[in-house]
Amino acid sequence: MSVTIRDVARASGVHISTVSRTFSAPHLVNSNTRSRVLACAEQLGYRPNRAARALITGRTYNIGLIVADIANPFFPPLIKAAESQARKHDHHIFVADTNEDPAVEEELVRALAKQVDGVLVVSPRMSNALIEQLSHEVPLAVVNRQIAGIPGVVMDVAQGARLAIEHLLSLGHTDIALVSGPRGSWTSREIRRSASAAARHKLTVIGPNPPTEVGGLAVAEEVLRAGATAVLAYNDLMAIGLIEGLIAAGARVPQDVSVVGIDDIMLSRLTRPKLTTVATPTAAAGRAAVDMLLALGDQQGDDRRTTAHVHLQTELVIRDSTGPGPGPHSAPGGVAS
Amino acid sequence: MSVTIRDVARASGVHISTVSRTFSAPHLVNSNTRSRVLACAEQLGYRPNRAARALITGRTYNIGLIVADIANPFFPPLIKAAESQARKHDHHIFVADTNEDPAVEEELVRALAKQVDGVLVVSPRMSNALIEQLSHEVPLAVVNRQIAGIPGVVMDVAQGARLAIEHLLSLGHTDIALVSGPRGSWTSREIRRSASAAARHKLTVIGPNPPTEVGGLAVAEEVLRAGATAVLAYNDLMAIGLIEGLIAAGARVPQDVSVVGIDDIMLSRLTRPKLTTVATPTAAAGRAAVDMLLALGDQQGDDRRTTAHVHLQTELVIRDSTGPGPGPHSAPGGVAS
DNA sequence: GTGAAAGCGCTAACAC
DNA sequence: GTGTTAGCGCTTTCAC
Repeated sequence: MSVTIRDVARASGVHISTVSRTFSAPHLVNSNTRSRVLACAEQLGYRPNRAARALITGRTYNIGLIVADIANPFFPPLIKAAESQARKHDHHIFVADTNEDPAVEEELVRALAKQVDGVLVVSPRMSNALIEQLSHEVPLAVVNRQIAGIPGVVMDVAQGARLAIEHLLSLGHTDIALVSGPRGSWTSREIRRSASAAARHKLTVIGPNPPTEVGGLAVAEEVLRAGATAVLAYNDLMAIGLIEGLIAAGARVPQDVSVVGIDDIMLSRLTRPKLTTVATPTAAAGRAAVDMLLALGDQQGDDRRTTAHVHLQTELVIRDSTGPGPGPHSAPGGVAS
Repeated sequence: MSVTIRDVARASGVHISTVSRTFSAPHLVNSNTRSRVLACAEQLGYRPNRAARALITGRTYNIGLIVADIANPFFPPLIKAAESQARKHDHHIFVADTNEDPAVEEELVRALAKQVDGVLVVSPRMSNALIEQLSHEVPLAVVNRQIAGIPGVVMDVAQGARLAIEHLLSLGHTDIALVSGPRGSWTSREIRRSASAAARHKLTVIGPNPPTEVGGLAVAEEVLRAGATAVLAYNDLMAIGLIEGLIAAGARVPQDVSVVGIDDIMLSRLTRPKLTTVATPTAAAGRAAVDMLLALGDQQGDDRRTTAHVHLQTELVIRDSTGPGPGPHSAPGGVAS
């Protein structure tokens, strides 16, 4: 039904292998022949069948991108950047959604393995050991997880969390809550580790929670019960949900409770109060991860070089959801200075 | 490198064709043999190579999804629903982003054609004629465009736009502006057509514009210059940008200008003022479109049945960005009743 | 119910 | 520089 290499060969009066070479190794073909073949191909609307080609070469020119939740606003900019970068290198991308389920992650990696040159797993929920194992079945890179021997790009949320906590401390907050993310999230553990280290006072950890608006909303009461005057949330979506919940419960943000998110998704500039948050470079991460994956494929068979790791800086963006806390200077009966 | 049908055949002491049948036509194989083969396959970690299979059967179990902008919040819920529905039918999906460029759309459809069972083009920007032509090269369905002979699902934005305009009229607005969307958008034309018909008074059309927050922000001045007291925007993102622009220009929303969006993206509930908008069922559209595409593939070779069209209802969601206009009842010097 | 053989569209030695 | 041949992993006649 579709036009094949054979049709082009017939039309241009050469053998199919010459047509093949015209497309896969043009320099090996006489320039006259080449233009004739090209002309015929063009006219017939011939397009090489990549799947057939891959059967021989082993290169599919596809990559797999596995994310926890396409509709979570954190991911689309990353997906877009990855797709764009992939296409720059003439690759197409499969996108798959795991719904935060580690079992689905594993299944998807295996299901895609044969059709791709590599798989990118973003914010994986599965264990390091499993990732390690899967990386033997298919070239694999990871975003938001640091694993020895597995190429990956991480955003430095530890640094970001530290900045966020320091910001809250400097505002005079002493009772800080950390609303953590989903079980299995490396990012969530990093945030917790770093925030705990940075908080000189009490740090109440609430979680794990689903990384969604609803997840944030659901813990509002608990935050208030804990007596926290400031909160660092696992991501912006949760922070926004939390703010909704706090307001619904009668608390004002930031007058009664300060809230900091992480990611700086588009939403964060647009909600009221505008969210103070830690900006993570998601588009850059998507691009870097694709580059990494493609590089992995190129060094085929080499004695494995030192696996690359990319570390991206994060940045605190102070907006309107954080304000002064009941610190030493504002204690009841304090001196007006 | 990878385990093939041949390895399984060797391990289970049968011919490769028996292994093949075990996976593609299990009923043709003796149940004892079958379980033996299955056991060996399992143990070796065998997975059929879909690309190789497709070479013969013509079915890839992949579908292509082409959208204008992955990072535009309108699309992710649709992509997620489509992916989920596709996977229910054991299909994987390629996602590609055209950056609103019709030429890229065309190129992507052709580039993906050989690797998929069908392509879904969402909110296409290319011409009907081109879509028609492409549909001969690969099974194709369309979202947000009505074309005779091409299966598609549309959201009834005409109905939505009418409801929105009627809502504004009932609030007493007489000078209404329509901020239209990108050139080539069927949805934008539909909205314009329907809004024009519904508006009994002046309707100032501003556009075409890029369907983004910036696109909305950019026309704020023009809206004010036009003297409009109410605006219907092509989508929520533009409406939100527009509101930002209006506020920056010193106008209050909804006191001075009412704004209605279209789509009801997640953001719309979270910005302040909360956006009045026309809710479009994007997830349902994604699912329906995938079903349609898969059905297309199944009726292979049939004398083409009447092509299906799905029409999804929309709904006006009244929130806080619309309010009373300077209608008859609120004219200066009017009677306090 | 199973094996043998041909072939999907293409590439990659190898001759000439 | 081009044709010949084998074969990637798999399905699908066709015998038996």
